[in-house]
Amino acid sequence: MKKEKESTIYDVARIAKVSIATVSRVFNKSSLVTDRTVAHVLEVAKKLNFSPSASARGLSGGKQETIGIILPVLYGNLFSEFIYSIQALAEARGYDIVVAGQKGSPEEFFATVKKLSTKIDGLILMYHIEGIKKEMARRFPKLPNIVLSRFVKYREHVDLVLDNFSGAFMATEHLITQGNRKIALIKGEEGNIDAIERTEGFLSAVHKFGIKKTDVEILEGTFRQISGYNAVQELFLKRKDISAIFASNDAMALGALNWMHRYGMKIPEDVEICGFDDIEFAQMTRPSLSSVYLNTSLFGQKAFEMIMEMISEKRIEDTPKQLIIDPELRVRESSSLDRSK
Amino acid sequence: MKKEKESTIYDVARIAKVSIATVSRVFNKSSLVTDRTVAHVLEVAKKLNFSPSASARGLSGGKQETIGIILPVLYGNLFSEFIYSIQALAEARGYDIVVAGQKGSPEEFFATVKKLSTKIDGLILMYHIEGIKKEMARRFPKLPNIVLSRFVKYREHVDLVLDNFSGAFMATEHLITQGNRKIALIKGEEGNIDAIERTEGFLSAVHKFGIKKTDVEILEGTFRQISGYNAVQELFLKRKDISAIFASNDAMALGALNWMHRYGMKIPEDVEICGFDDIEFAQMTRPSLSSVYLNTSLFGQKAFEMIMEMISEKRIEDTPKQLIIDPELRVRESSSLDRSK
DNA sequence: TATTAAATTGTAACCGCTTTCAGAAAAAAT
DNA sequence: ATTTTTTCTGAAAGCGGTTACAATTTAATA
Repeated sequence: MKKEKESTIYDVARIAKVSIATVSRVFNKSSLVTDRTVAHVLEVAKKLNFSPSASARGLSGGKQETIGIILPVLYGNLFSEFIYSIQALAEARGYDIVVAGQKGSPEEFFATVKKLSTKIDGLILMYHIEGIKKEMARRFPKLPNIVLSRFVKYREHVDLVLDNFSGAFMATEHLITQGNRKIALIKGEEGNIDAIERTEGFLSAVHKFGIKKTDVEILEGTFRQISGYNAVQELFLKRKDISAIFASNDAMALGALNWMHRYGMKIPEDVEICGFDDIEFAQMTRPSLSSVYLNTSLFGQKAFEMIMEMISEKRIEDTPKQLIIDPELRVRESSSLDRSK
Repeated sequence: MKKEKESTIYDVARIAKVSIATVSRVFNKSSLVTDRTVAHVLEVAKKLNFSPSASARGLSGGKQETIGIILPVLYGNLFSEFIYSIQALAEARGYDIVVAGQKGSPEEFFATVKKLSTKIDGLILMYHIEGIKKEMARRFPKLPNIVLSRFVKYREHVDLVLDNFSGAFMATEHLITQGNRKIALIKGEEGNIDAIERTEGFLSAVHKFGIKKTDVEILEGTFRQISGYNAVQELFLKRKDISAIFASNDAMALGALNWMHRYGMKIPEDVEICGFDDIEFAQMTRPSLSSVYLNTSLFGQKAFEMIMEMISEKRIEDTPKQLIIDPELRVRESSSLDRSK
């Protein structure tokens, strides 16, 4: 059980009786090496268990074969699905993924980027400030970047948005066109950007259809199931005329459903409800839950394609691409009252 | 809006009128530099927006300040919570995280590690083969590593296990000691290691308490909610004497609950049920769902602490540490039939 | 076959930082 | 004030690649 030493390009060159330049070319798929040489070098390299040093490559101006991802929170479904979809593609192209959390202030944020920038070829980030693309280009003129958002309001400033707002708008519009004129919103966590955007989508729809202020009830929530439960409890204690509820996520919608079941309300007969996220459980509840689906995998794929293109073209843009991924409303039993009966 | 160039240690040295060695020392918190010099260099560095090149550092034998994580699937709750907990700690210590998926064959796996190894200081991995620690030490004598498992059976081969088996054992034992002598298992996804381990935990408990083979029913499942639904349907079509069910995860338990509700069965009066994972919804269902909780965050924290210790001590072990994180049974309404009444 | 063009391969100069070793400066001792 | 220590700083040699440019080999043309 001999200890294998880390072999370098020099070892490979020496054993293969070629120059290090040749070895380097082989590992970079340079076209100007004979097939015979390539085969030979590869063989030796394999025998020596050689793998080029990422550091050395990076240093000498080469690529890092790594892309960075900075998201607001490295947690939950967005994070999980997003990373998953990107990682699969990245791996196929020999790239690694480094993830970082995002700090509050711009200075902290840019410091994080600065530090990361020396080990990546490109960065996918989500950070909301005006003119983020320009600022990135100014501060990191050599670093390809793709700016993400879930906030369609920022569409002009970012490359890719997974449209939260429209999802909420569609859900609300759907509830209204089902015939409901008195409607409630269960908000998401205070300060959370998704929560804000979904609230705006709701309000926008409510406004578009001219629902009266007094027919709209806004309830606080935290995105957690229990807060949906508490919210409807409070709601129906206060008034009983609300016939439709839009919950800012499915967890809260289920919490709400739960309370209504417990107190004998019929869904969708008494109240129609629609959630957001389309989690797996949404299909299994009784009644099944209408929800808005955001294609996070596609979001990841697009982001990756875009960053790879920027990297390969070595063209750092400071004008956002402004691509939008639309949400999808999935209507199920909880909001399908057939009023014609 | 001038373009800022990437400044190097030479620029800082020149402007600060010191040598690059001094600048290097300042950035490495070397004790042998005067406070005055440190302050001065830092000031210049800040003005130049200097940040040491990770590549150059790595190359010259220094640290990468990056740790790698290789998990079976970069998806779902384990991944999400695990990465989240580690990342928070890592960031506080100035480390970045690079994630990679795990391939099937050992050779593919080791190739992945090989490639990653040049850009990390240490690796946290989950991969099940005999003597993995020894093999890692042999192949990567310079790379600190922490081997993870959720399979307590492998405890002797790995550093840290989040004990799946015992969780299933505890849940089953609980159901049995509640007085149930006829019990069913809903298995997880075929081939999935967690599924296997949980099945073994169940069988082990059933065996310990001498439940008769004919009083045990094993049902197929996929970890998805619908499969739990289908499983109980099949079960009760076949026989009606089963009084307790252990579902290999909460999603399936909820699916099962759903079917039983629909067909008028009372939980826990007619059937007691216990799930696994303790997802948030477990507390909110009616009845609330008993479940097994695995502290994934703690798992991450421990793994990180361990790898950091190995890195700082520069001691690559080939003997596993064998630390086990115990599961926690959380009994709720779904398995709390008070039989004394 | 000699000559020239094209295809390969080798040489050597970086890339930006760490670190050993030696020299200079400051502090302590005589 | 001079010598001896102790501290701090600088010079220079790598670390392991990439790549422009030179050298060499092979193919093409006369």
